[in-house]
Amino acid sequence: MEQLPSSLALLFSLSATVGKLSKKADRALGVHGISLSEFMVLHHLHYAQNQVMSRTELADAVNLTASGVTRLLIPMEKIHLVEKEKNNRDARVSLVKLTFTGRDIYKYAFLSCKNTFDEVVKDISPKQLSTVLDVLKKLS
Amino acid sequence: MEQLPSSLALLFSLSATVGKLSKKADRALGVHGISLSEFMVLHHLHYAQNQVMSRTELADAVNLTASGVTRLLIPMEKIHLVEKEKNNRDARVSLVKLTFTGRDIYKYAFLSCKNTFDEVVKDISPKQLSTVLDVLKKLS
DNA sequence: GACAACTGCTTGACCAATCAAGCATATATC
DNA sequence: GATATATGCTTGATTGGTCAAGCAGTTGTC
Repeated sequence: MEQLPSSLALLFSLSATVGKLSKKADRALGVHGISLSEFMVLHHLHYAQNQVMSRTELADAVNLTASGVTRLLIPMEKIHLVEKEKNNRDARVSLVKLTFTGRDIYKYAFLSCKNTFDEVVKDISPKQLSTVLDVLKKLS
Repeated sequence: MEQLPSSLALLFSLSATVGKLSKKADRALGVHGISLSEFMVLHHLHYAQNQVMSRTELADAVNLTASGVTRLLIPMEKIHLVEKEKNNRDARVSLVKLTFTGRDIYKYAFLSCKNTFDEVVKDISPKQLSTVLDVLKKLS
């Protein structure tokens, strides 16, 4: 079709693929009433020490700005997936803690998402998959 | 860090990587006064028959909705990167044509973008790169 | 040739995220 | 211990996109 240098082909392909896969993830997660970003928040909290993180750590983890995180968490606090907690050592930081409800929703959402994406990668060999993961790591 | 199934690791990695690379592209392209989406529009037009495409073709190519394309093109028409053209066979379709200015900007923008991304992929072997491109194609 | 159904595009309302600015707190320097 | 600088977070304004609805034009069917 076009003689595109592979570095740019990579950029184009990546953004097309992510567009499609995020939509797929959103559909899978919509059943549980959460978006992909919200799922990623739950995920990182789930594996954090005491299931608590600061908002900046979270911003890093989900690749959002601090203000993005603030706004993402507002509805999540409202429906009690996460709750605020103070940091006694530093009054500037506002910690985010996974609630029991949040943990529950995470588990079910995780399964839906895993099923969906296991299906997505079923024609990719483990070796190829691990190459891709390696390369993505280098690119980040 | 976490025992994440590789299908989900792929999703997370992809979205992190794309987030970072799009920002990088936007910075590189900002010099030329255009965004990554606008660059992609110019690119697809450049390689189209007569440098003309319909808005729905464009929407497909850049992975946007029809309305997204309508809105993206408004400023591009204003600064004369592209222009409207009628389709005599079908009065519903509004064709988009690359102008000389648009073609010029595309060429310079292309070089900036290529330099940036050649640098990005310099530590990835051609073989790995082609595996990644293959896999991305399968995923789309 | 009229009518139904479909297609291409635009518009209004909305949403998710950004950026720049600001506030509160912490830390370092003198 | 006062002052400057840096950090964590929130807010208002803006951007870039979606979705649902609608309009204009086209196609198929009777």
